[in-house]
Amino acid sequence: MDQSEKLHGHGTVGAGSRRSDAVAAELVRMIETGGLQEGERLPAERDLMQRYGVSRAAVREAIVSLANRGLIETRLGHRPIVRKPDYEIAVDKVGNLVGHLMVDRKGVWNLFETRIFMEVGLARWAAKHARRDDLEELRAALDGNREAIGNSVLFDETDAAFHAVLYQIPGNPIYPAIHKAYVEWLTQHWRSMKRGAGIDQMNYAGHEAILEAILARDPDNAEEAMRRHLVAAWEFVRSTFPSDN
Amino acid sequence: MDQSEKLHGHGTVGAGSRRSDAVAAELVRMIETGGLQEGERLPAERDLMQRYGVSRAAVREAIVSLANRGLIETRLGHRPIVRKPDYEIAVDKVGNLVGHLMVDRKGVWNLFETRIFMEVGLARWAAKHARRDDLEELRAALDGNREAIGNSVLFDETDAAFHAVLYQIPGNPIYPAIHKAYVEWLTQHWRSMKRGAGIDQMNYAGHEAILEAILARDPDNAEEAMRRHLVAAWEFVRSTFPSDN
DNA sequence: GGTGGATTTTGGTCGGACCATATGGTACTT
DNA sequence: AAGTACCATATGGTCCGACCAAAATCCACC
Repeated sequence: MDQSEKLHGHGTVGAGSRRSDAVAAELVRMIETGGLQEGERLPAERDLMQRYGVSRAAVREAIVSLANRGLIETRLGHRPIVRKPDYEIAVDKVGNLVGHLMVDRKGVWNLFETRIFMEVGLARWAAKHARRDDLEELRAALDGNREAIGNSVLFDETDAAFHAVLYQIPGNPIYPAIHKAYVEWLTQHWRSMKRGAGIDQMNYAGHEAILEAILARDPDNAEEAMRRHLVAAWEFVRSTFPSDN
Repeated sequence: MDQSEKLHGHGTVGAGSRRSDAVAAELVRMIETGGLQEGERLPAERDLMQRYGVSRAAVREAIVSLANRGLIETRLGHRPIVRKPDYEIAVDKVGNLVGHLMVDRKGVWNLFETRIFMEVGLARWAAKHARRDDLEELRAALDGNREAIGNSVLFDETDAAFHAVLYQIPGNPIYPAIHKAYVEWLTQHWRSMKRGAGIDQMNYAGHEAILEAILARDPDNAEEAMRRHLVAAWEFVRSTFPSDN
């Protein structure tokens, strides 16, 4: 079966499909079936344009499309490079959209609520299934967090790191990707927030309570500690919204 | 402040940025700031090309980009329509990437495991917070499910509907979007799966046990019932994979 | 006032041309 | 001989003008 000659016609399209979409689909197929390996370079635009019998514009639009989906990486003067998307990239791409959904407080709350849901579940999981080295990592992260009290920027980092350990315990690469996304999306909403010194202490205490419950292998307490911690955090995010209707 | 004249130069770009990206960013800004309302039509390509002083190709690539992100909807011969993305579209977009990550059994398992995690949490939530009408909806969904036993396609529908109710109970629009995504992603992997009549009965029994635990306001039992149900379901998905390494 | 065809709009495509950047080879310098 | 500056080539990025096809609009006609 020829894969050229299939898209010919010079501007005369029977169906309502775009040429660039057809080219894009063809390229995707080639990537998925392994014709193009990870890291390999895509054929040149002038190459593809001849191979598929379409104009360069069509090829370019197809390439733009693939690039937007994260399947390839384009640099100027460079042939596009095939990038098999991992979970982080996938979540990243959607993040771009989620930004539009967080314009009002309701949108941010919806997202934050899913975070509470996730982390409550993770806390339960950790309490039930965490291995010894997971617990050690948690403790190390907590120590780092305590030492960062007072240093806002460093505290936020160690804060995120502590939560990150929880996302990593189940061993499913999707969870860390989700955590990364949460941090990116929600950070903008409290980065602008000035806070007193007591806040760090409160947050640290929250982390401590969570770890204690996990160490005690008590899912219910871990859940409750996590929920309290995050609800308190939300109160601050919430306060950054002007109209408190 | 002028928003034209800002992208001029005929092929002479100082930085390594694409013209189309600049145009795309400008359009996004216009949509976000409310300059273009939901449902409104984007200016014509020939309009934008004059307004921003770029070629039509650049405008088109920008439009392709926005369309890929789900911010606009393009039809042939029609001006693009602004579509404020909702959570479903956002999750949908990422779904098309996730498809590439489910080529092997490990990828599918990772995804399925997050589903177990989600639904276990949702079962707990329902047991703790479901209101009376939520419970009635669950029972109605379960009844529909029971009546569909034996009719494979209808059973799958009512099966999904039963789980959908759980996703909808917390009242956060993100959860139903996630459920929709799960159904779309995972369905392909068991649609091809032939099954005996006993399977429906087993799955229905699972749903029944879940609902009973929820009605009894017993989160632990609800969790356990849900986990058993989904782990059993996984055994079937798993069996569809040829190489059982 | 409704209806159907002609006109206008508008997206989709093409082809050729030029510019900007990255790469690699070559000739020149040291 | 080694290093460097420079030029040719490959390749992506952009522009222009044109044409086609589908949708939208207008208008004459009934």
